Amino acid sequence: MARPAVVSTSLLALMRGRRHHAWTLEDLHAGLAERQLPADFSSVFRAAEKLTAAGEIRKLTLEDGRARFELSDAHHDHLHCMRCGELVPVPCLFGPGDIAALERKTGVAILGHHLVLSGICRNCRKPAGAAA
Amino acid sequence: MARPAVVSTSLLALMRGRRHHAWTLEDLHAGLAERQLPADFSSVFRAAEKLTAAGEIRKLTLEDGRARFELSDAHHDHLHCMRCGELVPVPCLFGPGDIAALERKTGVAILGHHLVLSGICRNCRKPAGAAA
DNA sequence: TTGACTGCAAAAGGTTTGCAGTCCT
DNA sequence: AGGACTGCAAACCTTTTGCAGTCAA
Repeated sequence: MARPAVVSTSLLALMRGRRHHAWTLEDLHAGLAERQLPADFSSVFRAAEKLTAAGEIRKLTLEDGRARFELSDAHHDHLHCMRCGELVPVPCLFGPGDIAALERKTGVAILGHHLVLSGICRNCRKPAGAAA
Repeated sequence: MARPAVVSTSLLALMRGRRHHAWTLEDLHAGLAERQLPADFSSVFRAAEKLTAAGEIRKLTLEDGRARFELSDAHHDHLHCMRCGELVPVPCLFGPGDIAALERKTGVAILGHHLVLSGICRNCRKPAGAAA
């Protein structure tokens, strides 16, 4: 080792601030700039890549083809809000039994899943004017 | 109208041949060439776009960021085989009750979902040598 | 003649990489 | 000195678009 990983550290701090649940590289890049910690886009990319490899964060790719990063907390699924575009966490619907049943029924082996619901998030359902 | 949509027609015929369940643009482009019906990549793109708009086929985007197209049959989910890379259809696990329960629990409104399971498909689980 | 359809070439949008310089240990 | 980290610029990959030519009604 030879140099503190400034960008990686800033990235984690930023994400823990939870302005978003899931961040695109662009979100992260802009977020650092706002915090007066500007970094090159490629540095953000590499830091995110490294944090992902280290298991600190997870990478997701949505239908829009753009990658998003979230802190590595417990497993959950997501709702992609059609109104505001946020990717909000929702509890996972599957129990081990559901997966096992599908494996039995179809003959495939299931090791993981990626579920994205489309709809309107709680915030956007609130009457206009109601903040938070 | 003024000209038969050759590429669109060929595309549907190709997909009905079911060499794959879900096709990338590249798959489609290569598939047409093999059938001696070469078409420009952009024409394939536009034909797929048009067929999607017409509801003949559906477009999906996977974690790898590449679009796939499948014939518009009944709703189902998919298993992305980690071995052969194929996207194989599996029956949907959700009943209306599951979705409603999640809506109640989280306060979001759910209009659709996109589920991709990761694992090994039936074919790849077969002992080596067993064809088909 | 008209307008949908096509091919070719280039733009766009996001992600990655090469390279050289920097900075702690 | 050594190696990890960073910025800048350019490459990459796939999807999209602009434009002019083509062909059947």
